[in-house]
Amino acid sequence: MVYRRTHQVVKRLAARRSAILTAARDAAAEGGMAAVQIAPVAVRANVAAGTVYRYFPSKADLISELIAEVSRDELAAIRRAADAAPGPSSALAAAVTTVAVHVISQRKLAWGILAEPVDVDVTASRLASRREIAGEISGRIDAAVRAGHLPAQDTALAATALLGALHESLVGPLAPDNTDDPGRLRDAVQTVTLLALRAVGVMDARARGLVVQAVLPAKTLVGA
Amino acid sequence: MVYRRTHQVVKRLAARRSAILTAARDAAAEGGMAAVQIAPVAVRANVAAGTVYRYFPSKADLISELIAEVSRDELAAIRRAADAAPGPSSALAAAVTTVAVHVISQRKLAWGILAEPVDVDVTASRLASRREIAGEISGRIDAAVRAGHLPAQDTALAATALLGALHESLVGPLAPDNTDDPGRLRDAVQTVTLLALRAVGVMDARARGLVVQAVLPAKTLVGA
DNA sequence: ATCAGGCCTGAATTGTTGTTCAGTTCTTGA
DNA sequence: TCAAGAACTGAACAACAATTCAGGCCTGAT
Repeated sequence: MVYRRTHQVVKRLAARRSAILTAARDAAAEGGMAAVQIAPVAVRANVAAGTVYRYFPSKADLISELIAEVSRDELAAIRRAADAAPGPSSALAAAVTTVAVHVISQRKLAWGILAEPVDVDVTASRLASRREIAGEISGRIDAAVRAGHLPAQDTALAATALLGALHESLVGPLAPDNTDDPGRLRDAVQTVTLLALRAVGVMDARARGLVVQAVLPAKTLVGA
Repeated sequence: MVYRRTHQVVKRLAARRSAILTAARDAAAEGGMAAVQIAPVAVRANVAAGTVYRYFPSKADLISELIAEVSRDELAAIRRAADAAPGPSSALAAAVTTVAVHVISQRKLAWGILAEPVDVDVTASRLASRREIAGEISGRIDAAVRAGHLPAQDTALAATALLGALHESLVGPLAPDNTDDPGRLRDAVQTVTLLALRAVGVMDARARGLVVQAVLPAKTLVGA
C-alpha cells in the first residue's frame, strides 16, 4: 500500500466534512430547510454533489447532523447562561431568555430545525433535539420547585409547553416580523419570557426583575 | 343544448366534492397529511384520480380547503363553549379547554393541520387558520382584561404563545402518548389549560375552579 | 518519477407524485 | 330512442431532486 491516511489527509477530510455541514447550516439560515438541497450545498462547500455522499450517507443524515449540531450549540448556550445565574429562579429565567434570544435572532434556522417541512425523514433527530432542550428546561424548573420558588408541577410537560409558547410566538407564522429593530426584538423576548415564567408559577413582580436581569447578559449571545 | 345542470346533478356534484373532502379528512385523521395523496384519496372517495381535479385545481387547493374546513369547525366549537360560559374568565378557560380537548382527541389531524410537513404550499391556509383561532382567543383574553380579571398585556402575542403551548405539549413530538386512557387525557388537558391560564395571569386558586368547570362540559364535544 | 489506492467529479439515472387529456360513460331534453 | 354536452376514467406525462457510478484526479510511499 502506497496511500495511507496521513494526519494531513485526515485533517483535510474533517475540514471538508465540516465545510459541507457549515454550507448546509448557512443555507438553512438564509432560506430555511427548503434551501438545503444537495446540489446547492455542494456548490457552497466547493465540492461536487457526489462528494457530499462520501461524507453523509443520505440527505437525511446530513440534515440530522445539522439539527444535532445546532441543538448542541443551543444547549451549551442555555447551560452557560443558566449556570451563571445566582439562583434557581434566575437560572430558569436566563435559560428561557437564552432560548428566546436564540430563536428570534436566527428565525429561519430555528424554524428549519424545529418545524419546517423537509422532504426526508428527520423526525428522530428533531425529537432528540427537543428532548435535550426540554430536558434542560425541565431540570431548571425542577430546581426552582425544589428551592420552593415554584409550585410543584409536571415539569416535563411544563417545559414542553413553555418551549412551544416561545417557538410559536417568536418564530411561528403569527410571529410579529420586527425584522430588525433591536428594541422591538428585546420587547418581544421580554414579553414572551415573562409569559412563560408566569405559566410555571413565577410571581409577576419577581418575574420582572428576573427577566430584566436575564435579558441583558443574554443579548451578548446573539453574535456567538 | 340537451344537457343541463339539473337540481339532481348539482346535488350529486356537491356530494362528490364533499366526499372527496371527507376522504381527505379521513386520510389525514388516520395517517396525517402524508396520507393525503391524490390517488389514495380518490380511491377512498370512489372516484378516479383525474376526477379530483374537476373539483380542486390542485392538491394545494384540496388541502387548503381541508384546513379551512377543520378550522371553521374548531372555531365554531370554541365560540360555542366560550359563549356558554358565565363570565369572561370562564369563557377564556372554556375556549382554551376546547382547543385542548379538540387537538388531543384528534392528534393526527391536528398535527397535520397545524404543522406537519406537506409537499405543497399551504402556508397561506395555515396562516389564516391560526389567525382565526388566535384572534378568537385573543378576544377572549381581552374581554377578561377589560373585566379587570387579568393584567393588561399584548393579547395577540399572548394568544399565540398560549396556542403554541397547547399544541406543542399535546400534539407535538414530545407529547405524552396516552393513546387512549381517558383519565390521563383529561389530566393532560387540565394541567396544560392551567398552565396556559397562568401564563396570561389567571390566579392559581381561581384557575382551578375555572378549569374544572370548563373541562367537564367540553368533554361532550369530543364526539362532535 | 512512479504507481497504488482512495478521493472527487458531475452527468445520467431513479423514483416518486402531482397533473393532464383523449377516450369512454353518463345525464338530459326532445 | 337519440343526440349533445358534460363528467369520469386511468394510463401516460412531467418535473424535480436525491442518488449513483465510471472515469479522471490527487496524495503518499518507494
